Formats: sequence, structure tokens, C-alpha cells
Amino acid sequence: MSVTSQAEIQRLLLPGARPGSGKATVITGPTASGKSALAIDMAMRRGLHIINADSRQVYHGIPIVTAMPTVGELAAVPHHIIDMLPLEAYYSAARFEADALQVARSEIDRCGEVLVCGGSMMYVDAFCHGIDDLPEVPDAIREATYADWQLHGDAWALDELGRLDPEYRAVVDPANMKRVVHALEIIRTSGATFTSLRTGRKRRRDFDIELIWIEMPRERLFGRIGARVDAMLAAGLEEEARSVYARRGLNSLNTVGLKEMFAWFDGSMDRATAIERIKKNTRVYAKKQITWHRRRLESLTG
RNA sequence: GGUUCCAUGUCCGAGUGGUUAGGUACCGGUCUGCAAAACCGUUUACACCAGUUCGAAUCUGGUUGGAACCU
Repeated sequence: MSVTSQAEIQRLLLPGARPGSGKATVITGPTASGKSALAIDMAMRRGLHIINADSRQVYHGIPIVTAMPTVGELAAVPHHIIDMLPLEAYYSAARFEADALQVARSEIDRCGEVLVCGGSMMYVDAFCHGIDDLPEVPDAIREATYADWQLHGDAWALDELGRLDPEYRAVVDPANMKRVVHALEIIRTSGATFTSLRTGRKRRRDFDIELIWIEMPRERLFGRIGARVDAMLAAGLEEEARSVYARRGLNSLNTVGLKEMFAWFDGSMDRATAIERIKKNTRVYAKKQITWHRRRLESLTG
């Protein structure tokens, strides 16, 4: 897909700490807005590399649902942090920050500029200003905490958090158990309160960052989403989904386009409904990306 | 032409005289780690006209539209 005249490119400069020390151009926008096409076009004309900032394209084995660049495009432009992990592997915004910065530094040393392209807003923000250095939770603690929560329930988890970190308990959304449990994991791993580790401090990079956001009338964006889903189906989405169906519980597969296919395979949804749901959920995803960016703009400019 | 039934928000659907059911869609929002995740919120009605009543989505009459059956 290409960027058309109906798309509007918004640019925002985040100056680095050391002027003249290079630049990262971050291309982002809602899903199906044409980020990849724009990035590849820029990369080819300027001889740049692209760092992928899509939380699912990091994995190997699901190129169709994630709308990964084609083999030809990958051959034409060097891509980083893409198609590199088994579906079972853990990955996170924090790891992305570290990995992406390492590539960015080496590319900026090489030619002065690097491109970052992707729609995972949390990854984009992690690259632009970093996130706190929390300890990584060992699998054993992650599993034990999850098991405790399953065994004792929400009320127990909330009480436990209130006992161990009353400050965070006061601000966390008590309906969002995923965050409650995560805080417990961090507390158990670090021995410190989550509050004390969550500084919210934003780091400034040495290099300049130019943030490019692709804006498009919603009706047009939604039309492109529908067309993209149809194209994925034509490209073999069903086969791809079947090939990973046995591992459907993995987080990397908790992805729009796969979970609906799995529901069809399970028999809990018919094929036509599944396809409609993929389109709908992709629209919802796009809206959440837009909301995220709106808030980002407010915090950066207002 | 006749008889019967039906008419609720984007859609589904409850509600037979007096606190805006509920779901879904749309829209909006939260956000420091699996984020394409997880979570939250708001809005949109009672086909139309007249009547009864303190008060009508709810009762009565008519109009319009639809469905089934009969001729």
C-alpha cells in the first residue's frame, strides 16, 4: 500500500541533547495507513536502514497477519528487529528500547540517520523517551504469581497489592487485573515497591528525533483496513493461522487476525463472522492508536 | 378485497400506566513493560396523528408500513 494524496503527513521534532549528533526519523500512524511503504521509499532514496517498531513483526512465522514487508522489500532495504524471535519468546517495550537504541547508534555512526517504522505506540514511545528500568520478571515468578491469582482471585490480588504497595494500589485501575498482577510480579522480583521503581522519568536522546505521523480521513482508513484484510485472506491468512493454531495460547498469537481465525477453527464462530470481526477489531485497533497519539501530542505540545 | 399479527435506538432485544433493561455497533477515554494486550466511559428509542389520564412505549380510535392466512 502506498501513501496517497489523501494522507496527511504530520511532523514533530524532538530535539536531541547534543545538536548535530545525528537523527532518527520515526514513522508511525494507525494500522494500514501506509507506514511501511513510506519508510521503504524514504530508506531507498536515502540509503537508510529501518528499525521495526511493531510488536508482532518481531516474531517469525506470522508474516501475513502482521503485514510484514515482502521478501523483495526486505532484500531491498535492511530491516532490524524483525522476523527474529520464535513465537514462544518473551519480548517487551523495554527490550525493544534497548535493542532499537543499539541499532540506532550504530546506524547513526555509519551514516547519520536511521528510520524507525511501526504502529506499536508503546514501542515508539520507549524509543523516543525510554521507560523505567524495571527488573525483568523471571518465568518462575511470573508463573507463580499468575497461579496465585487464579487460585485466590481478584480480591486477594488487590489486598496483596494494598499490603505490599498501598500507593500503587490507590492509583491502579482495580478492574484491570493484568496490571495488578504485573505489579505483584515486579514487587516479588525486586523486593521493592512498584511505586518506587516507577519514576516515569523521560530520557532525552543524544540524537534528534523527527516523529512522522500519518493522518488520514477515517472513512478512507477504514476502507483501506477492509481491503488489507481481504488481501491477507487472498495471501493465505487461513493457512498461516492453521500453521500456528496448536500454539494459540501464546501471547504473540493473541493478535487481531489470528484470534478470530482460531475462533472459527474452534467452531465458536463461522468464517464470514470471523472475517467481519477481523475487520472490526482492526478498526478498533486503529482507533486506539489514534487515541494514543492524540494524548502524546497533548503531552508534547500542550 | 377480508381476517389476524406486528411496528422500540445502528442492529438484536426486554418492557402491558409513573426510577433512561440488557447486549451490540458507533463514538470517546486510560496506559512504564507480553500493548495488535488489558481496562473504562458516553450517546442514540419507543412509526405517525388524535384521544383517555395528573401521567402513555405501555390503554382507545384512526393513518402509514410490514408479515401470515383466506377469497
